[in-house]
Amino acid sequence: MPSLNGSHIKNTKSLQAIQLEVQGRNRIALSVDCVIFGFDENKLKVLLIRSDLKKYQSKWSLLGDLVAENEDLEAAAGRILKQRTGLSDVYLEQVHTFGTVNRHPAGRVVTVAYCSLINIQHHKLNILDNELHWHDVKAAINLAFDHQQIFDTSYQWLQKRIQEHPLGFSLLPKKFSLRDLQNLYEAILDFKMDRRNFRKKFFSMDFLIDIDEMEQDVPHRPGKLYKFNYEKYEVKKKKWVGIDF
Amino acid sequence: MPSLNGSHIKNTKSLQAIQLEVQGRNRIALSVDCVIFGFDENKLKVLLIRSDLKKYQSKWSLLGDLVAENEDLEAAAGRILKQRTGLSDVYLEQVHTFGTVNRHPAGRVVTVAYCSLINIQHHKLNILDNELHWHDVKAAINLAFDHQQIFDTSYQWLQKRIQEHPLGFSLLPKKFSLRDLQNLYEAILDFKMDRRNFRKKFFSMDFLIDIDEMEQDVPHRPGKLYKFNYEKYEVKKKKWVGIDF
DNA sequence: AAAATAATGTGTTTATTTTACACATTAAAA
DNA sequence: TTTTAATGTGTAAAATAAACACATTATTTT
Repeated sequence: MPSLNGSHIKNTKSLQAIQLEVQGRNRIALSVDCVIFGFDENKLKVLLIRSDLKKYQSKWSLLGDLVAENEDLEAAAGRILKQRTGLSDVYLEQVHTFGTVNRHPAGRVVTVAYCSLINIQHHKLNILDNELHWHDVKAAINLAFDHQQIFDTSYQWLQKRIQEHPLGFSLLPKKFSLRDLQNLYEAILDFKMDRRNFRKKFFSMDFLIDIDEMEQDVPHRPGKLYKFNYEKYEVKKKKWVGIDF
Repeated sequence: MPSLNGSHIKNTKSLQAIQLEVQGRNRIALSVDCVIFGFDENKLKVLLIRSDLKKYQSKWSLLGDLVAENEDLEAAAGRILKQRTGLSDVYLEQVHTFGTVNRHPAGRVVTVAYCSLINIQHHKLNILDNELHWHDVKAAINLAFDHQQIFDTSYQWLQKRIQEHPLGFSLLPKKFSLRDLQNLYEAILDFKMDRRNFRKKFFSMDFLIDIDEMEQDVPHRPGKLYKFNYEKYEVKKKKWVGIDF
């Protein structure tokens, strides 16, 4: 029985023998798929592309590509993000790997799903030139391949993750009001929260910096603007055992 | 720019073209590595094998193997488990995928880590015949390849997961005392808990079946034995939004 | 200019959950 | 029979989460 890392049989394999196995057989196409979330008009959005495969014509799919042999997984995801949104240095995290044998019509392709959160105002993607489109997450249905499953998994992952880690700020402008923040949480979690308790909770965490500015051009009493204090968070989170964001 | 799922350029690719890419280039060896946890003598253990690669001689590594081209990822992990422990139908869950370009000395190998929890009494592995060994998790240091990182990630994953899902019961015999259960949680989380509050918490969840039996052959007053009510859990968990186990 | 509107900003009370803590009971061992 | 070492149970205090109402401010309308 072949074994990659070790063996329980007495004549163990040489590195060369393993190299032959690694290089010679059982090689599989590996891709990354990016679930790129954005937040616009108080709706959570996901960036999709129209699939160009006939079988999946008129279906939407996630943005993905094959991983090159000399490319790290996260680098591949970053490359796709840069290519499609023009953005680098964005929030990017691995969610799950999908490897069912027949998941892709072009053959065996195992794909690693990455979740990315971007500020939709920052990016300059040429939506008019191509077949990219920001979908409301509620409209992200009937996707191509197994991308529905990948998307659903990623969205659930996001819903859970945002309650424990401060990643949501990546979806907002640097300066935001507490109403913006609450709208974001309500959009992601899909339920309404009490405004007073929401504010209380975030103030008690003490990671918001009051920048002493007010909203501009709003058709009502302007709210104060805040920034998220990443430095403080980085220091504090190390001391926590169970993060309860 | 090649694209697996879709394209923003006008002349989109045919399925054939993509098939060629998938089959012809960029293929990568894919493995699974199993982090197999057990619980014995009130210690959390992990099953490791002595690495047979010279560079990593005397280092321990996780149990892993290449994924066959026609094999699902989870099936590959199940195969390794069956092969090494004789067990099937065990708790098995994907944790993370590790794909740094130079992580393995035999060439580019991307590996998907799976976490498995088994009842250490049930298995019949031939530890004497081979180089398998149950390590105390605190002694799982200095592993081969990037297996330290994989193990650390998996152990942290387990610590978090066990606080939200009832997977720990896979590590115990079918019938267990509350003391067993608490010992398990304390071993995994690495801190002591209040016995009364621990019991109260589990009773209030109402997933333990009192089977009206007592411990046997213990050198003190025997405690009651319980089973975990998987059926009830399966029904209830679907109604929960945020599981707080 | 005044009134109406629609949002922001704030505190208290209640309920729930978590934590801290002590003693009687039981079976085995001495 | 006594000692020992565990099981089994309840209550009070503290912390957290949930429910809830009104004054304030800037804009818009009249």
